[in-house]
Amino acid sequence: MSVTIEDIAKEAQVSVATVSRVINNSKAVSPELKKRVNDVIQKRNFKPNSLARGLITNQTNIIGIIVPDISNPVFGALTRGINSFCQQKGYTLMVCESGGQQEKEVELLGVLADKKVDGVLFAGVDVNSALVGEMKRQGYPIVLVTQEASEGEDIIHTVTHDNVKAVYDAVSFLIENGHQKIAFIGGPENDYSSGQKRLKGYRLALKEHNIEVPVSYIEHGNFSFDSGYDCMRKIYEENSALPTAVMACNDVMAIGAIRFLKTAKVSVPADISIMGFDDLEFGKYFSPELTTVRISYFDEGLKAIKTLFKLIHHNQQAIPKTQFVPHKIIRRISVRKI
Amino acid sequence: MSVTIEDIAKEAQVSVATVSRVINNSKAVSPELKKRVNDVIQKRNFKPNSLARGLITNQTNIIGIIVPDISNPVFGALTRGINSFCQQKGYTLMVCESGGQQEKEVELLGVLADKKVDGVLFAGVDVNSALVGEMKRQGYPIVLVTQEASEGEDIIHTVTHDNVKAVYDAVSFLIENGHQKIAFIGGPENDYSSGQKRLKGYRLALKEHNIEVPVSYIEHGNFSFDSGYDCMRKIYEENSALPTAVMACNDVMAIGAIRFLKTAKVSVPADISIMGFDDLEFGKYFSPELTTVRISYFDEGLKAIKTLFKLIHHNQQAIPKTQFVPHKIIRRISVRKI
DNA sequence: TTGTAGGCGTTATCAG
DNA sequence: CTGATAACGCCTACAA
Repeated sequence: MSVTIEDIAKEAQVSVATVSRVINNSKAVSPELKKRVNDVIQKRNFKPNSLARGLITNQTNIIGIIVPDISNPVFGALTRGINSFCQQKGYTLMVCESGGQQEKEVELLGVLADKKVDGVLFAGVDVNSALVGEMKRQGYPIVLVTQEASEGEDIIHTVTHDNVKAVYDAVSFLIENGHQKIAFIGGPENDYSSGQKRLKGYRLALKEHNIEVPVSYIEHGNFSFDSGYDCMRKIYEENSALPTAVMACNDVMAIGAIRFLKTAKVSVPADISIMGFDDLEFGKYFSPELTTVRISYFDEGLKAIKTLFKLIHHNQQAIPKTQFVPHKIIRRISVRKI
Repeated sequence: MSVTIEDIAKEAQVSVATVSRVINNSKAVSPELKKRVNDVIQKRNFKPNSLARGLITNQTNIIGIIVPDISNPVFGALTRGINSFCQQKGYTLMVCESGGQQEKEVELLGVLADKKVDGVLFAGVDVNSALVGEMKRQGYPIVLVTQEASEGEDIIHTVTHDNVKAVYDAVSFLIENGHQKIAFIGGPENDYSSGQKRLKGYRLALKEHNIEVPVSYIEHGNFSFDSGYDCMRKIYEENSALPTAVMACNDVMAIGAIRFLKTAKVSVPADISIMGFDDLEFGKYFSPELTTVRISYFDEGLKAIKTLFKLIHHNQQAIPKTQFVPHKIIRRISVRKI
């Protein structure tokens, strides 16, 4: 058994209440008693039991986070951003993985409630009404990161990046560089933020420049290398008029696409330019180095946790329902001017 | 306030003890009462407060893990392996990042004690006597993952891969493929497991084949792309007799090395073969695809958490102090036979 | 098989 | 400023 507040009180010859006060700095305690208590605490290496404490204060200093897959660099960076803030605030992070499965997500929402976390950060794929309902009935504040709710975007606080605008900017960049025949390798169609929204940004940019494109220019992958490869292959095979540029909706698919082109003896960027998305670290290790749109997932995590803290501490100032972290086009080699 | 065991008891017209019994299946309860209680629990969506429970049972079903950086794919995979097991056992994971700083590591060890975790998994860099001492004085079981303690390897249970043997095998593989002039790009010299041990494996293999190598063939990086690049540059510049192969101690440095060689117009693998270490996912996306030694960090995490569970539950069977996860040479393109 | 009551380690509310 | 003492929500002897 570890040492309790009572042991300290006894040894310092004061009441437990006094000990509690010096621990929490909650009320004035005479300097001499304070010193006496602190000395004993020091000596006995006393640490208050956070369970007992949580039981009564109703807060645990634990933040929960639900991500599809922690080994995915995107969520790794996100988590690191979150953690950096938590650590400095004396909070600790409970990480849960959903595998992207909705029922698992629901379950985890409950698990975190069990653990009495003070709040949770949720990074899912499709935040639909079922999920939103589940979130509402938990007792804790929650903020979405990385994607907005498909079921009405003003229901839950969310921190993400502007997917429409980001892809719009990326495609505009391609257009500015002389490209007109621009193909698109997107995410799953049921992925609200990273799928549908990015497609929307693509369409918007084309429309604005009165560019029309055959349907065979648009393919949907699942963000994996292989799917990028396959999508590129389809585009290649189904179009006699090849595109001069491809907007791939993440770096991994972009690299898969480049790989296919390499096997097809199509040179990047000489023949076809490729634009990625995310700006993962290894994008610049490749050759050709990947031109891409950078999303700082670290910053996104940071902003999300800050928002969650405001919610937790009932910060008065109005908190916008959805906040964006800026994106940025990173010019490297895989896109060229024509 | 959420619903308590007392509310349930009242509504089901039984005592709290009975409710507790059906929750925990701890003692026989007549079927009818059981049903009545369960119905109410269901209806009221009751979840026992894990703080209160932990306070008395002295266990939280929380496992702590300390890693240098969660956004590093190696620790991401490790964590995923750990989490996969925890989830199925109803445990939850608390992730802490140390940034590789020793004082932070010590602090985190304490934080996790505060949180009353049932055990912790520790992935550090240099587990020296100070750290070991700190570990011993915490109340929880602990197992090292990824590297052994530099301060005596039989002090703390550890699950890792055999760094000496792995590099020994990799270098032997190079030798079998006709290479004799083999350079080495290693980790930091103060890194016990991933630095010193891998170097040892390299030396062992060379010695066994009576191969001597100039000191200028050996460089120490820090596992980053840039350091791989720099080390390769030094080797290139300081040796008129270039090596025909280089053993890089992780994939990222291997890729950095390849990048340098590309700028120096040295072809891989035609002129120089490169061997990596880790087998990160993106190693096979590169060209040339990386030949490397695969360590399954997922499996390593899994084995570590299983070991920790044995410790936690005082499993009788003897648990070996240090366990290895197998490694495997993955033949791809970056190494060729000469 | 069921219920009563004490206690886990803190904090918070009162008096003093 | 300090000290009893009642919660917090649950588990577990002990009794019935």
